[in-house]
Amino acid sequence: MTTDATIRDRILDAAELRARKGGYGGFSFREIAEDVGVKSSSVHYHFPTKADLGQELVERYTQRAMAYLGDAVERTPSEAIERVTQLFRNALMRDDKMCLCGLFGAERDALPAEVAAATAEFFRLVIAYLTQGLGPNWTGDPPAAILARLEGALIVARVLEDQTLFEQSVRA
Amino acid sequence: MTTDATIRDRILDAAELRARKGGYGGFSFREIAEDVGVKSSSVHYHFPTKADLGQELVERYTQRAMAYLGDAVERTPSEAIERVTQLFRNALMRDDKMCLCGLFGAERDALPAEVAAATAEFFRLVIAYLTQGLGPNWTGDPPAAILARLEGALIVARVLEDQTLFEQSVRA
DNA sequence: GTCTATAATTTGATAGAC
DNA sequence: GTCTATCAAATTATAGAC
Repeated sequence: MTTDATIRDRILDAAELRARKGGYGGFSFREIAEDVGVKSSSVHYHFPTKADLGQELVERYTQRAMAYLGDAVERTPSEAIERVTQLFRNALMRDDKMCLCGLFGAERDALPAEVAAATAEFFRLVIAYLTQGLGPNWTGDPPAAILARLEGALIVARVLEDQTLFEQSVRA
Repeated sequence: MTTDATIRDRILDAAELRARKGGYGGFSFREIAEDVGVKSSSVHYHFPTKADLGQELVERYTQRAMAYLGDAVERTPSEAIERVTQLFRNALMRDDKMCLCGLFGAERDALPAEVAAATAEFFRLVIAYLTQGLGPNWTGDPPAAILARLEGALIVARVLEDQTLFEQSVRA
């Protein structure tokens, strides 16, 4: 028996795809419903408001990202950096999409409070991962700087449609 | 006689303020019209479509940025970097807003083609400025990396509401 | 150049049948 | 849980008077 994705997950999948292209205003209940093959009222059944949907979207995205990063304790500094770098490289190369939280972060003044809060938590957790992975003797770029570089590198590479700019920005 | 801003400029001012908070979907003809004190049909008189408005918005933003940077030939490498850095610091500290093109860049998959093209031109021009200002003997971060760091630093500092993270990300 | 009026569409959201 | 039906509001955009 194959693991069937629940309707709920398929809604989140469709929403994530659209949100990573156009941001919080870039997806609507009706579009997502059509993507999934249900009616918009069914989407509202699972996620009463758009803020609910947005919040869960970011939380699932964050959980997946942290699961991909794994345990920072087990990494050397360069492994920790490479792991986070690969997370963002996947967004660019594999998904051809922005980082959901980078995009929401840029829009943060226009987000419902709970979505903005969930977005901030993503940044905090990635920074905490780097802080732990780099250890107390790290003298290179601080964790927030590494994260900033990666989010910015995604934007630059995608706007100029040149993936080598990502690698260029990432080598420090 | 004081220099009265034209209605056209005041429309662009209002649109820029809103676009730098919520992106391309974050401003509407009616909102801008109310900000300026006219009717939405008058906004359409000056900018027939939203894509027209978006494009001119980005072009004016780019012109102002390049005017602020001045002539790259007159700068040492560290002066060139500091000048670009100050451009972004102003967005954060003085305006408390995102860089318009950083936000539009993150949303680029959902932008009308002409707006996306104008946004790409901003990135090209800033990179060209840095390329010239740093000169052929520059061995530090490449221009695209410096720009990426600055756009990302804006996002991180704003999402976590900590301006020191901008300075932290900017010192390389 | 600005207005009134309006069109056509889309949006987030709800009520109630099944 | 999903549907039909509907709502009120907002959206981009246009026609035509002044």
